[in-house]
Amino acid sequence: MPTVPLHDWNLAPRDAIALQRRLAGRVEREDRLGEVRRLAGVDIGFEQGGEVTRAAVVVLAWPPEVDGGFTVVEEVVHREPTRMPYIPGLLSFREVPAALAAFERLAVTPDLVMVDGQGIAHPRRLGVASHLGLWLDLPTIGVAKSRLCGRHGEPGPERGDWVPLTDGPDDEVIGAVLRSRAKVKPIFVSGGHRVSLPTALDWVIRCLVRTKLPEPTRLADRLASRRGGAAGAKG
DNA sequence: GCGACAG
DNA sequence: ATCTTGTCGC
Repeated sequence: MPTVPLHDWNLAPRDAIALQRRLAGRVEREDRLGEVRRLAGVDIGFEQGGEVTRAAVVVLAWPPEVDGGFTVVEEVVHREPTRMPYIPGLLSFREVPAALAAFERLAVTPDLVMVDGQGIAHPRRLGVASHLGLWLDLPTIGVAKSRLCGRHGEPGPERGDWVPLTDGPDDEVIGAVLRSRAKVKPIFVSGGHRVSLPTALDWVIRCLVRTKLPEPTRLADRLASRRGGAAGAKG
């Protein structure tokens, strides 16, 4: 068991921030992932005006089929009462509890996880993807649809074009702004835990299928938002 | 004091 | 995040 709790819900903002500062030091920015056979995507949605939190995890097989289609290995949806409001910078305290509950119900353990949100591209370098990765003790990548912090230029127009996302007085590179699809607003990719930026970008690009979001996150997004094309949404 | 601000 | 119809384009 970790000496310092990885999270403690019901913390006042200033205490949550202090905890993030301590945990940020535990996040690994160098690659430390084994062979990837199971890729997971995680996302959180809300129901009933935000009263209910809905966590969705989708596990895909890697590599995809010859026709480019990904095989869904497992899906889990977990619902529980929402415990905290959304506060920029403290997103993990609102979403991670439900995500953990969903992972506990997973029969298979993924080798790499893509999370909807920032990884280290966070004011204190502990976005939701990093926090979840620390807790799960698994490699994670942050895939966000918009910027939380940092500076960047405009990435080129072609799919795969990207520019670095920097922050702080020393221009630290905290992520990348990636054109995941032509003519579409770019996404923000960053290492979560145990994944370097080059590797994070590599995996995200390899999971793009004519869409703006990589398959793991796209499918989890669908499930969490209830749109899920299929039925059997547990929870 | 004034903006910015993942989902 | 969520509330929401039709509409433009590959």
